[in-house]
Amino acid sequence: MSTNENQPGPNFIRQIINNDLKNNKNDGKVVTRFPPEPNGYLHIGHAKSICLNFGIAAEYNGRCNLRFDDTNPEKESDEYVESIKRDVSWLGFEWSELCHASDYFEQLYDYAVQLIKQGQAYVDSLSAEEIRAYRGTLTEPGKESPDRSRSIEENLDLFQRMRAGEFADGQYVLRAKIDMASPNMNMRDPAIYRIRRVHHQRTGDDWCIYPMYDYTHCISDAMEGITHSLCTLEFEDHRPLYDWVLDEVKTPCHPQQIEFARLQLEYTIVSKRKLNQLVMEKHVNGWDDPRMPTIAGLRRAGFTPKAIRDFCERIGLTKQNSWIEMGVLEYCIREDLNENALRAMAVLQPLRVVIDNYPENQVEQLEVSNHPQKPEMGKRIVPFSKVVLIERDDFAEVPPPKYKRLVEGGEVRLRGSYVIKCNEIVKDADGNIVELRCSYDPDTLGKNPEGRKVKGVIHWVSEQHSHPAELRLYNRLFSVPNPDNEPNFLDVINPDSLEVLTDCRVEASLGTADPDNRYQFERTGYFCLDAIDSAGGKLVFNRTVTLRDSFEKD
RNA sequence: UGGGUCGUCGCCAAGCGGUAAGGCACGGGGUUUUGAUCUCCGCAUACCAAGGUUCGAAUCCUUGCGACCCAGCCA
Repeated sequence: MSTNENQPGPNFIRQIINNDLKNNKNDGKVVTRFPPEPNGYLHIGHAKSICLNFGIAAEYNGRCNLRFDDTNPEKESDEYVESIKRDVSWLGFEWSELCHASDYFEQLYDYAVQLIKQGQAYVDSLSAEEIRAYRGTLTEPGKESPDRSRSIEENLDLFQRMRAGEFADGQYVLRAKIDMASPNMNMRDPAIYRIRRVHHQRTGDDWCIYPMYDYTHCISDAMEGITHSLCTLEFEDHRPLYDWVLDEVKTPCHPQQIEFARLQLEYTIVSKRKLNQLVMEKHVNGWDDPRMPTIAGLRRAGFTPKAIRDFCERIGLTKQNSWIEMGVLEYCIREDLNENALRAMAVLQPLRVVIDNYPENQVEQLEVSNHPQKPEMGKRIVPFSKVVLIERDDFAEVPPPKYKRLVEGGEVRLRGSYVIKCNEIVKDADGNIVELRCSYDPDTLGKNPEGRKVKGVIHWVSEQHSHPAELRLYNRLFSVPNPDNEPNFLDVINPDSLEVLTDCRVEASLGTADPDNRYQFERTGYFCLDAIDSAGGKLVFNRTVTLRDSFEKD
């Protein structure tokens, strides 16, 4: 049993916080935030950040805000806002406050005016291309813009008129006056406001100028009293700017930005652009396609919040760029589902078995436990009759070495039922096996046969009592560990990422399967009812993950 | 080649000068009416490399080497 959720290991961020607490920094408070931009669906990489920020806050009796970093209305929408709130809640977290960077637009504007007054920001009329050219390169310093020496009065006037909508989009930009020769590109007079006549999902048309990330994020953190601003490694170079802004506008508090390595999971991509492309070009069936690494996709596939949280704790937290193997995620979901999923039987590719010595119209209501190790999970009734269906794979005319399922003349246990023996193979004109004629040993219900041992146990359903169902077998979406490395990631989409089986039969009890339940279809994997596509009485199950399989095949 | 960051087992990851935790994966044994679960055992004389300091170095110093990030009016 996992103790991970209860006894988290040490990591460098917890060490920093412990140290801050020891020195009574921030009056012993811990306040974090999860700051997504509402321009896409949350994915497994965000889950790492969510678990970190909300987890840290909970652990230290602190607070964690959900803050939408909504400073670029061109890409943002309310649909994303809603999906993000849903996903964070589903993962099991409650935000202390729901915030928006757009709530701070007025304050942000005032601080910008202050910077101008301090001679630390100026309105630049250079075009985007010119600014790029003036910025210099990684090894050469940049050149100062001619507008850098504009007077404070003129800057104030121009910035006020930018806000008033007197200029065209892109005509002017407000820049911080820092150092065009800085070896850190972010400090070469970064733009902090641009003119953009775009309708904002929250502020409507109130603004035609929008603040940039670097300027907005640190001030938003300060306004919320964030103590530890956790972000990913690529923002390391931005920290001097983060600190510069807060120092210069003189916010009442100064949060500490700490960077950690983002999650990289083998066989998946998390680029919003590419995820969007998969959806738009219909390589998958929507943002919640079970093959997607989105929270919505994982949810629809049958993943549990607990398993995802456990995963995020297990993978650790460092500043090292690293790749997590799929096996870790699979282990986490199997661990949870093994413990909590109800057992049931489903036959994916049915093979008819007629039990010749079983009475024609007899039906036995067998009682089978819902979990072999947890009697408290109860029992269910599984009807048994003369004709049952077994998995085609569980019979072999020419068995491979070590095969312990059904063979001609051999015996096998029908799980929770009797031992049967295969007496005859019935084939059609083309030589395909159409059914097996078997006999059962009436003295093997709930006990082992006398004088011989039957090693194999296979699953089955009663033909007349089972329900037809569609099973969707999902596999990894990509066939290489790092699709981002490919010239075109679409070329490495796994052609077998989805296998739809339409002739499956599931046991009687699954006729009333609950979409909130998780099931282990014994010997085949963990499944859940697809609530959306099962509407109208059809039974559609999604495979969350296979069972571990240590049977070595050649 | 300017700046920033990082190198401990196949993959993660502890370690913070006192003689290499743990997890996943993998290999093997046992239990089992799921080839599942459970359980037991094995799995780095060695920490990117080379020097140095020290009674003692993965931990300190020096010099190399390798990887990642940065030149959006994106976040």
